[in-house]
Amino acid sequence: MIKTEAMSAFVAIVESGSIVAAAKRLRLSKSLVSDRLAELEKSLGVVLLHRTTRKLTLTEDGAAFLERARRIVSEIEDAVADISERRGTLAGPVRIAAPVTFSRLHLGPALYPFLSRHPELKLTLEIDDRRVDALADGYDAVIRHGAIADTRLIAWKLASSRRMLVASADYLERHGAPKTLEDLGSHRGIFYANRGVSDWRFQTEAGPVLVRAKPALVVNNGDMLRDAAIAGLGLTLLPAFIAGQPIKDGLLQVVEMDQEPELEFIYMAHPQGRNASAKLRAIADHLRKTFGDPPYWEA
Amino acid sequence: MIKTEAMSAFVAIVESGSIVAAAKRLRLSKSLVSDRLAELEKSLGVVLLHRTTRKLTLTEDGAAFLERARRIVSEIEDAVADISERRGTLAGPVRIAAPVTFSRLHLGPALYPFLSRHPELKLTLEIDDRRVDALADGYDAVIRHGAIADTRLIAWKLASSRRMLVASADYLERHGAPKTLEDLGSHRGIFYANRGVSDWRFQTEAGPVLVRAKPALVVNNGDMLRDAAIAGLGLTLLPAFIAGQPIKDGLLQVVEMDQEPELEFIYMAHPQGRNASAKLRAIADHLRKTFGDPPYWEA
DNA sequence: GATCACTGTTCGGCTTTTCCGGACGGCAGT
DNA sequence: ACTGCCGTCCGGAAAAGCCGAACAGTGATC
Repeated sequence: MIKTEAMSAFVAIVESGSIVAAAKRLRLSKSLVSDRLAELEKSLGVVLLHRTTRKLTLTEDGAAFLERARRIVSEIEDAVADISERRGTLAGPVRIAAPVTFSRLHLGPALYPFLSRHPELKLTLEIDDRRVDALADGYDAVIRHGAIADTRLIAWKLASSRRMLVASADYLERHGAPKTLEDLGSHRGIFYANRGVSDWRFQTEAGPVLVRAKPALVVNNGDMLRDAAIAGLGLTLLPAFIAGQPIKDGLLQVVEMDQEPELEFIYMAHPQGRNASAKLRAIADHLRKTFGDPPYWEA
Repeated sequence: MIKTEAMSAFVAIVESGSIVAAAKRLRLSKSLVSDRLAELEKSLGVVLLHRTTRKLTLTEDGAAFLERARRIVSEIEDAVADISERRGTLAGPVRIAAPVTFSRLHLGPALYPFLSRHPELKLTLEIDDRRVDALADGYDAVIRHGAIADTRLIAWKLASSRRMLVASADYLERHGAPKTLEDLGSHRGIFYANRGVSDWRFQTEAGPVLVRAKPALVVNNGDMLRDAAIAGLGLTLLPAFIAGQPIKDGLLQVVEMDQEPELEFIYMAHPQGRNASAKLRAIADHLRKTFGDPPYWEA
């Protein structure tokens, strides 16, 4: 009999366009994925994919089988999801990617009691600020701060995220506090960058505007952003979940302007239909409840 | 991921009512079937079947999963059948059960050229007059002479089968030839029996009637039926496919009566939906064509 | 009411499959 | 010609598949 692994390998290969991409998504070695495809073709007695090392193209048989295989795979996923639903307890593996600073400060503390309440849940957290490709890299979900471009994913809001312009008391004393967006041009700024530098976006009556200060530092890590601001390097735009504590401790001061920074959200995104499991929903619900609205770090 | 073998084992267990029956149908050891079920339950984290050594009962989860598993399994079968269809050549295993005498005289000779034309076909013929249970014993099809009682099977007619009352010239000389059904009561008869003795059924205006002669011999083998008639033991009712040659050779004579024996058919029956494959259809088509209508042995 | 036939599970063992990393050969674009 | 990738092939180690036999529990039977 034909195996489910072989079918899901086949649809993964077709959907991701190559064997190595499918292997990455499925977290298997490419040799295994190649073998599975070969085995499937052998047991069907048909060539599914015509392979030139540079490109894969479906044969007619392959296209016909793809349709059926896709439905079968998704029905299998539905079936196990249904059973998981019926069984009260959450169990099994979940892989989530999340950004560094938010995870350390809020995601982890929110998750730990949830995990000890569900001992059969096997959560793998991949902490990395790089924008991972949830689908290609085989994550069940990614948590991100800010909009998610990938239209193949569906995104759930976990919490709103107010951002605030901050600086050390020392810096403001030396350079004065800006009052308007125009003032910012003469200040030094500390910018977060991941792929390309991110500008500061403010809300105005005429819609959002981008403004910049003279870059004193560009860095791809939220903790260092905060630390640099505390060290008096310049202004920076920090989410409340980072800035909250140092403000309370008197290490940073909020700079009140005539305009508010644009509102952001923290999202959880997952591949469409792909196992939007009870597990994931429970985790999202728990996080929403724990964070609150407005989130506790903005209170 | 959940395996197809496990799902098909599960539906086989439910449908056949026990693990050993399922093992027989799937031609696997009962220990393996038991293991598969256990593994499936473990990977779903749910009890599918509540087991008391004497009886299996579906749990609610089991009933819910059964529905889905059944559909999945049948869709998988459809998918491979579809691919087999598209691929011109017939390939893979087929298991057919067939009766002894018919197989030796006609089925085998009809099949051999077909098999050499399809070298990738792996046919297993189980020659046995016992009425096997196609579904429970895991046959793809059974070939039978006469009606098939099992309503779970769907039956295709392969050929009509005229039967004739015959005896040796010697016997008829000694006892005279019967002319009417009433005459038969004073004759000796040779009967075919498999489970219980089979009567002779004749066609009349008032519908079919059962008649019997005094049993000289009851035997469950067509060849011996013929041989006993040739030896002059009595009258017997033989299908034309058996009686044809000895009549031609002058070893048996047809006894013409006022009524005709009931018409029978040779059937090929297979479990509903279960892989009513291109293979099976091709075999049936070939047999129908080879036998002809009326079949060559009645010409 | 003990026996008996039959069920499902467990165990030891052998074989086959699974799975990976690394090596290999082929394809396109610099 | 060189250089990235890509898909396949190739050991070898780990895991599973698979079976027969032995075991333990259940109902029906004598």
